[in-house]
Amino acid sequence: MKIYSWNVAGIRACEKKGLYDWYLEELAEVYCFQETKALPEQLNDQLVNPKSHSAIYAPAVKKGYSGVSTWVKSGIEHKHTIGLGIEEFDNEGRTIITEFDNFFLFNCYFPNGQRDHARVPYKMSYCKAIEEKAQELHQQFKKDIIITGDYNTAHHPIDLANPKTNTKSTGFLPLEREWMDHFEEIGYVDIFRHFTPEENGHYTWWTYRSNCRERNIGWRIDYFWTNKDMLKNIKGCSHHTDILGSDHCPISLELN
DNA sequence: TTACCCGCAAC
DNA sequence: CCATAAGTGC
DNA sequence: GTTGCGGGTAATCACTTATGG
Repeated sequence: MKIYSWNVAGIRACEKKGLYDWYLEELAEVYCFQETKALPEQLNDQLVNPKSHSAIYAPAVKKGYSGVSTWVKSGIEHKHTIGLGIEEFDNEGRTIITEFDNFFLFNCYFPNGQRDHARVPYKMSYCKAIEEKAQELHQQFKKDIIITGDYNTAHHPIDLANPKTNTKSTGFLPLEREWMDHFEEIGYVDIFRHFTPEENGHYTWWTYRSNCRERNIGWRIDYFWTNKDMLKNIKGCSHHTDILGSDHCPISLELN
């Protein structure tokens, strides 16, 4: 089973740049998209009813802003929950939780802290809410947990090209990084880093400015995290840096 | 966000 | 219909 | 001298909605 996650930075624009063709080539079991920036009624039919999948959308109340969508291949038993049951987060279309036979899949768009750090507290409370929901579902249903999406945080200096000049930028603030430390301490694993330890230059986002993607000046802010016990079922995790269409690249997780 | 320039300290 | 401005991203 | 770091400023790309004519 293969799961993709991709921050598309506007699913309509990304469609024009080949998202649906890429989907048809892959036809993986699951796709998690973030920053769809659209209401379902604004979309072409193929994005609402993709050929081989059922798609669910969690748009933000505010038009053209945020939003996530999860696509599951026809025939795979599953059940969706939109949002966390917390209004301030659900208003912004940040979360879809999908339950499968053996695990829960969280598709998350973690908030941006904003340049002036105004939304850092909001971001931190979203982190906490996701963490609590994951623990709750894990303990209640005894199923594994996969949390993917755009975390908007680089964990360690090797996770971004310019760690020194960004210690005061949201995405690499001590507070944001500490939450990831904590998340690790309570038993969750950053899957890409697990398979590719201590190797720098692996990013999932590059600013459009200054040809940063070509020069690989980027950040690793999109992840798959799972509970530790799930590791034995995981074959690998990849970054698909050759897939264009957004300022993020798709990432994938392969399960047994 | 990165790129660039400036001043200052360290060697 | 096209051009432009403004908000957001980070 | 030159190297390196910190601080400050300048210039930057794209998606979306709304507005104007």
